Amino acid sequence: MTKMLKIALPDGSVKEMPEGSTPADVAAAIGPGLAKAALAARINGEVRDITRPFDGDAELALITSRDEKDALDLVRHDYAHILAEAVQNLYPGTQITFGPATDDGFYYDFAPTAEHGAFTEEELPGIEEEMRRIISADKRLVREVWTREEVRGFFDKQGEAFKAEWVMELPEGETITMYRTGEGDGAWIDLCRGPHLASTGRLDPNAFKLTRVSGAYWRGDPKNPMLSRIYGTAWLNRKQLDEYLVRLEEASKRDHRKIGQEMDLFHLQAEAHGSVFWHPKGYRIWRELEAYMRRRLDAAGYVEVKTPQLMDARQWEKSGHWGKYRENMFVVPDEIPATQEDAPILSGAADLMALKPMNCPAHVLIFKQGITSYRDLPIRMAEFGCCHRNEPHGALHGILRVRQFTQDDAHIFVREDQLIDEIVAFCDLLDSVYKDLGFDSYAIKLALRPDQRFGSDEEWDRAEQVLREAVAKAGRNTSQFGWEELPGEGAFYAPKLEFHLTDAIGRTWQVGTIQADTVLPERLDATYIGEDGQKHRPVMLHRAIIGTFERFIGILIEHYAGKFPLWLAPVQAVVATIVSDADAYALEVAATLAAAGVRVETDLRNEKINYKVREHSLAKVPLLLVVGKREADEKTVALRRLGSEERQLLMSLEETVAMIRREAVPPDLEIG
RNA sequence: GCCGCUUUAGCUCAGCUGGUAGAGCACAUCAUUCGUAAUGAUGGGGUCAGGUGUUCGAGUCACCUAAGCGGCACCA
Repeated sequence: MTKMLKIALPDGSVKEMPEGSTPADVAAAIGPGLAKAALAARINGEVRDITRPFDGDAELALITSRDEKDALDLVRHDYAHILAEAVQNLYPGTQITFGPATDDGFYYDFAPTAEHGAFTEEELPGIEEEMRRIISADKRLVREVWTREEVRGFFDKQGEAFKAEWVMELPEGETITMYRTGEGDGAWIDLCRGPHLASTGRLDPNAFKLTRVSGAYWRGDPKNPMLSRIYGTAWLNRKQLDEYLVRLEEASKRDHRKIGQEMDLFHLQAEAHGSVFWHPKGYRIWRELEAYMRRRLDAAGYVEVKTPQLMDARQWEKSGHWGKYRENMFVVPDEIPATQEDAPILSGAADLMALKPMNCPAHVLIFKQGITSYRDLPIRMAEFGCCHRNEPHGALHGILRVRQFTQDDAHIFVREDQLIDEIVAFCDLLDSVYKDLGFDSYAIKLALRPDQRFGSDEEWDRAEQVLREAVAKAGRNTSQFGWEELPGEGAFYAPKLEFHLTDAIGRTWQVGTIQADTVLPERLDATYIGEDGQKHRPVMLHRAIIGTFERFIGILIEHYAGKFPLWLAPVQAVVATIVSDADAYALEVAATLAAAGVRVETDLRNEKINYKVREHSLAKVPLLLVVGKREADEKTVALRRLGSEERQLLMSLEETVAMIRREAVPPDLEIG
């Protein structure tokens, strides 16, 4: 007698199905429409193949394309398999490795044959075509449970060294599954956890696109061979794909490098690669941002200092940077060598100095001057510190990752009992600053102890726990509640809380950070006198909110697409004339605005007003004040706002000045 | 640093299989004084990233170097 299984459905009903039946059978029993739409099954919360038989009574939810997130993950993983099969069909001898779904598609890492070498973008259209062929062949995808030895033997025979290596490292006792695409001799088999759709024909052959190629180390380790990665983007249908491609194109128009050039904000050039040439307009944004941050720090009880660019190498040795960070430091001889033979670097005889890669040791040196009482703590020592780091060339990226940068750095020296409150106060300040600057959401990450580190495990346990506790506490009064933990990514002296913002195309960049450090005060022997009259070690909080001006302004440019809020806009208003008869009045308007502190320019050129409107709109000037004969006679201006649909506003000069002054107030100075 | 691609006028780009550099915008001059996203005409502007080689001849082919772009790794 066939045993019947109880299958509970999301609507509360229960279906009786014979043992050995599958979610696909349930879908078919409910109706042909659902059978067609169902892509996979959620069994007791776990996503599985729709053709995989039930193991017993179960709660079943069928996944259709309406469950977009789940459906996309499944579909993208399927595309990755089809990509791998297509590549092996076209390039026999290419070895397969891994191919997961990503946020917008999928990739697959291959080990190409020595004769072929890495894949190039030129080869992508041919591979796409082969993928479409596999999709239209509508091959079944079947899950099979193999033993480790069977898998090993299979891949050894196929010459798949990477897969054979990997299967031997899967945890003992884990069910090992292989997925077979197609039947008989033509079947293509990959080691895979699954799940997958029932057949390749369930995919839309026009909903994917191979986008780029890249190198990637086998298992992420530079000591391993470099594989050839092919990326694709994939969606549920053609419409979604097209929308995505349009979105990407739109986003690329917000690229800070492009806008930086269009708006004449900054430039980069090979002679100083990795360092920014700030033009007047770009530096205006910097100055406004710096003035804003300085006011916020002043109000939050910080004291500002300025410390040397160059310090003796021995000081960096004491701080531990020389040992851990030498490769990334710019080192200079203390004296100019007269001849090549005298070069101290070559002889090793003379003193070396290094450009500071960070400000912390210098701040400790200031802290150590004189005697500090427990009553003086916390001391919040801030510096807009210019640092140099010799970054790997491949890491540089516009002004988001550079070799010379200025941090809004500060080090807070605290007693243990003040630690949590200080971190919470910092999180609150950071949240308020980000909101002022237009960022309502940001990602929080907690980077934990790295393999290479100073300090005892007990110190690290405590430091990590303090950050966890503080961020949880701060979460109660900020918009952010969750954070992600990143094992192994902390600094060598302390775990880090990281605050990330997102660029135009969705890459995230660390901006803010706070780190609770007990190592550096120890190494540099920083002490305060406690209530007991004895010396104690302060804890040192390394912290930054905007991180670096370079990166933050880059992100700001992309965030606002160059259309800055009035208080940050490099040029706030342009007075443009319609006829030259209005020139004198235009100059008067500009002078009045300038006297009121408005950043204003005039455009008296002999050009049509259409031309001027277009040009200043493209230059993203927030306010355009048009004056012609009428305005000159009546002492008014015609105000046109950037991006505004409404018609221009006719106002008296006096009203205009008052309004602009009111609107240009930085967010921290607004009244009420 | 690693993999792939790119580098031509101030900017954006064209230049087929090697035969001696071109457009639009910008800039300058002249004309035009015009009411909310491009007025017209004329003109100037390039060691084709740098180097080496192949060739009668290289922007075009090969190699090296540098920088940029997309990833990987790195990011104290």
